[in-house]
Parts: sequence; structure tokens; C-alpha cells
Amino acid sequence: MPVTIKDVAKSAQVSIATVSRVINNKGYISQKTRKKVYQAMNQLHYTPNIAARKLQSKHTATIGVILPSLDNPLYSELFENVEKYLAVANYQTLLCTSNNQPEREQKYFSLLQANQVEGIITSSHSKFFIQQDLNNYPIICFDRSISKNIPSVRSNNYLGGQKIAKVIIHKNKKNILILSGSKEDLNPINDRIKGMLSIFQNVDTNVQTIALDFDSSLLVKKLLIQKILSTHHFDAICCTDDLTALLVLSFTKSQNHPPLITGYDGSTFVQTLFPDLLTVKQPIGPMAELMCDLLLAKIQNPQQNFETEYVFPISLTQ
Amino acid sequence: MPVTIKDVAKSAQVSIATVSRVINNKGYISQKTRKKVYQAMNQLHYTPNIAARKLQSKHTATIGVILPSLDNPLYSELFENVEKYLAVANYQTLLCTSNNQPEREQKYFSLLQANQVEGIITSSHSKFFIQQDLNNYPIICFDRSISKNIPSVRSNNYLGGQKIAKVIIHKNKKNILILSGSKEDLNPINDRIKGMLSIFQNVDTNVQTIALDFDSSLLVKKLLIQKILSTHHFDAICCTDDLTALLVLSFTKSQNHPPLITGYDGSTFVQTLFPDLLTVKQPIGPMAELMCDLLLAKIQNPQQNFETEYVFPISLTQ
DNA sequence: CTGAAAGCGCTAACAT
DNA sequence: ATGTTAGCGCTTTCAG
Repeated sequence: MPVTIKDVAKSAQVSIATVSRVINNKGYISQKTRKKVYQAMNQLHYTPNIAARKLQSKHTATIGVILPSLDNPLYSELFENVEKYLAVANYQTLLCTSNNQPEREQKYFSLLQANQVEGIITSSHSKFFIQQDLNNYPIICFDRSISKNIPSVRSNNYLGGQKIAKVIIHKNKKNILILSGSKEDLNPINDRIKGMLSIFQNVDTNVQTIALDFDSSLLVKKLLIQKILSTHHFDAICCTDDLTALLVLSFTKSQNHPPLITGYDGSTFVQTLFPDLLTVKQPIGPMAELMCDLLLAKIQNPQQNFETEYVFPISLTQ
Repeated sequence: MPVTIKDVAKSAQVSIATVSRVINNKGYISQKTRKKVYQAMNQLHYTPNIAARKLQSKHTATIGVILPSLDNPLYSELFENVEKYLAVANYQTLLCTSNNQPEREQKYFSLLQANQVEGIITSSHSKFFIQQDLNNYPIICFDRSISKNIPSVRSNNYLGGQKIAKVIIHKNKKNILILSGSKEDLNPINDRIKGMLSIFQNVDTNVQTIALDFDSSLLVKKLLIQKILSTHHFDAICCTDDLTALLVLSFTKSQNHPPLITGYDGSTFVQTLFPDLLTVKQPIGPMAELMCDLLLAKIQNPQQNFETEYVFPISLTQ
């Protein structure tokens, strides 16, 4: 049977109200009783019951995170940062991975609500959130646009696409494949592609665009890529994310005249293991920090107005 | 103001007890009232307050997971599997990443307790858990041994080490480096090394063992590896985990006569992206499943006795 | 500065 | 088959 505030109160010979006060550091308490209570707490190995606290106060000190998956180093790095920043603000994080399946998002959204999260950070693809009547429920999106009322944090995808394309042109590649990791439309990945195309179309190049299914497993994607590569040849393959680029590389690295492969994301993981990969670096840490700040601010004051988009600068590796 | 069971009861014109019954599908309820209640719930967009439920019953339907990090594909894959299996059993998962820092483990352990988790799955290095008086608190370890009372799930590390070593011998490598990702002692990584050595020592080879610091960042590890590689030359480098192997590969792959690099773990991620890497595959999915089963069983019956170790078979890639 | 008591939303006896 | 009621552990008025 776990020890409760009652046990502590009895042991310290004070009322439970007093114990609560010292735990939360609220109101006036004499040094003497404070010490007594602390002693009792330590002696009994007391841990406050968060469920009870949540029930009581509106401040549950927990926020929810919905991400497509953790396979992608971008998301795991993002999560680690979010968790870190929220912990500093004494918030606890609840993680759900949706695989971009709308039902799972739906389910997890309910789950998070049932857990009384004060707000949600999400990078989910589905339009589920749009339908919900939650315009004043604190939500921040990563790399997705849901509605004008929900702030979205992202990198400058268009510019990133342009920068990559310029390098490709500079290296004199002509036969180019743009390999998109997603077919989804509201996905900002499209801006990356648009950025690339805006550069390519002014130059004498042969550009083809193919979209994979974002939600399929690594293996499925790999098979698709293999099929594409076995029937076509390219001078350069511009992927809209690093994971896809790595997948392509797993085929081309052993070729005689491998095409130039480029990515997008720039997680520490990928950059450390593949320093040679030409890719666009997003400032993941700062983006995570801003999302936390925005969310916390929105929780503090739901009426406050925010920008619809917060766009971070990007840079190229190499 | 969120809608509560009270609102539903009023709207459906029944008592809150009845509503509770239909929510939990307990006791007898007529189809008519059941329908009424469901209608009211839907109409009001009712979501049960999990905090309240937790407070009330000992069954909180949530379990905690403490992992060193999510950087490592092994852990993110493990987590995804654990989450999946627990979801099937209608359990919710709380994830914490400790970076193997004992203070963080300590803190997270308290946090999980405060959240009334029914049990914990951990792969933490520190000896923190040993000191605690929690011999009957449901805990399952992944790849770690804490005490006889806490079941540990792992792969056959010794055999894995042996198998890898045999390949090395077979390929006639003489000058060998064993690169360990950890200095920690209770870590089963040592069994991997012992397995390798048991083979190497019977053959004419020159074996050196170096241990990196498991807890340091990817970048720090990378620097250390660079230093080692710049001053020595090896025919083969046997790493005790895939991440370390990948790090080594990031240096050696462009060399003229690169050494043979081997890993250990076999996450889907690494295998998909580096099908060529010679490594030991652990059955991550089944291991996750067993951990969940064991934990759930232990929660059901804390007195029940379990094995101290559950060792899974491994296989080599290629 | 401290205690008594109400109540957060829910479940589980106990009645009916 | 349904309602009444007593808590679960905690925070927070309101008294003193």
C-alpha cells in the first residue's frame, strides 16, 4: 500500500493541509514544521499521487506529443528536445506515435484528453484535427498546417529546396529525380519540391518527380526505390527527407558512377553517421524549444494571438 | 470546462453509477438505458477523466518505460513494439529517457511512481534500482541484470559474440579490435566480448579491446573513434553494438582497404539501411512481446515466480 | 501560521 | 436493472 499525504501528516503530527503546503511551497509555514514534514516524507519515501493532484487542480503539468514514428531520427531527436525543454518547465510529456493513421491519431487525441493534458504538440498528417472543434485548445504543429488558429513551426522548406537545387545545377547534373517521401498534400514537403522546381525550370534539365507513400514501412519504401532505380538512371536524386536519401544510398553507394543523393532534415544522428550526405539542416533544438515556449504561453493565456507560422532558417551541410 | 460523468448522467436522465457501468461495461444494464447513455456521451463529446479513474481504482492501466535514449534505433524499435503490445492489452505507456544518468533514472522512477504506473520496463544501466526496496514491484529489465527477483530479457550475447568471432576467423583476419560501447560492468555487453574472446584465444590472432563511454553523445564517441583509427590499423573491428559499428563505418568506408566491421543488435532500421553490415540480429519484436507478457503477468500476480533470465536466440545477417 | 472540511471525477459496495 | 453513497489522495477556501 503506497504511502499517502495522510501518513506523512500523521507521522509529522500536522494536518494534511500543512503537508500539502510544504509540498507545493504555498502559503506561510514555519521552518520548524517544514523540517518536520520533510523528515517524515523522506522517512516514509513519500511520492505524491499525481492522479489525485490532476483531479483536483486544472494544472496537470503534462502535455501530449503525437508524432508519426520514432523510426525517423528527425522525430526522435525532436522528441528528446521537447521532453528536455518541458522538463525544465516542470512539465511531463506523454508520447504517442500515430504512423499517420487517422484512427490512431483520433484515438490518441482522446487518450491525451482523457489524461487531461494541458496542450498538445503534434506533427500528424491527417486532417483529423481540422474537424475537431478545438480552436482554443492549445496545440502547436510541427511542419504541418492545420488551421489559422493553430501555430505551425517549420523550417524554410521552399528556400531549402532552392538551395539544394542550386548545388545540383552547380555540379552540372542534368537528369534529376525528385523523390518525395509523401503523397500528402498539406504536407510542407511540397514546398521543398516547389523550391527545387523553381530553380530547375530555369535551367536545361530533365526533372522527374516520384512520390512514395510516407506511411509505409521502411521495407516497403525500399522495395519501391529498388524498382525505380532498376529501370531508370539519374545523375542526381533529390529526396525530400534524409531517411529516403539513406534508403537510396543503400543501393547506389556500391555503384560505379553513383548519382548525387541529397536529403532534407539534418538530424544529429544522420549528420554524425553520414557527414558526406548533402542535406538541409533544420535547427531541431531551437524549433523544439520554440514549440514548447509557444505551447506554454498559449496554455497560460489561451486568448493570446500567435502567428500562424514560425519559419526557421536552414543551412546546407558541406 | 470539460464535460464529466455528471453531465452525461443528467443529459441521459440516469444516475452517474449507471453511466459508469456502461462506460466500463460492468453489471447489468438494459439496452434502452445503454443506448441513452451512449447518445448522451456522443452528444456531449464526453471523455472520461483518467486521473479520477486512477485515483479510484488500483488499476491505472498504465505502465512506465525507462530507456537510455531514442537515438539508438534498437531502443526506438523496442519502444514501438512495447507500446504496440501494451496497447493491445489496453495499457498506456509512459516513456522516459535517462541517458543512463542515475539522477535522471531516480527522478523518472519517482515520476512514474507518482503516476501510479502498475509496472516498469527498463533498460537502464545504473544500479539505482538495486538499492530500492522494490522486490515485489513489477519490473522487467531489458538486457540488464538488477537482481534475482527482477526478470531480465536478453539475447544470447555470449553466443552472438562467438558467432561473430567465428566469421572473423573464417575470413582470416588477424589484427582485431573489439570496440565496446560501454565501460559498465553489469552490462551484458561484456558477455558479447567474452564470447568473442573465447573464440579468438584459440587462434593465432592479435586482439585488443577498447571501451568507449556508453553515455557520451554520438559526437564524442565519434571523436574517440577517429583518434583510435588514426593511430592504429586493424583487419577487423568488432563493435558491441550497431551504432558504434556505423560510427566506425563512417570513417572506414572510404578507405582503400577498409577493415571488416561488425555490429550487434540488428534493428530493422539498421538492417534496412545497411544490409551489408555483418551483425547479430536480436528478435526485438518477440523480446518486446515477452517483456510485456511477463510484466502483465507479474502485475496480475505479484507472488508468482519467474525465471531470472529469459534468453533469446540470435542469428547472423548475411 | 495551521487545521477542518469541501470537493475534483470516478468506481464500487450497498440498497432498492 | 438502477440509484445512493462513501471514499480514492490531493488542493484549497475558510476559520481560527
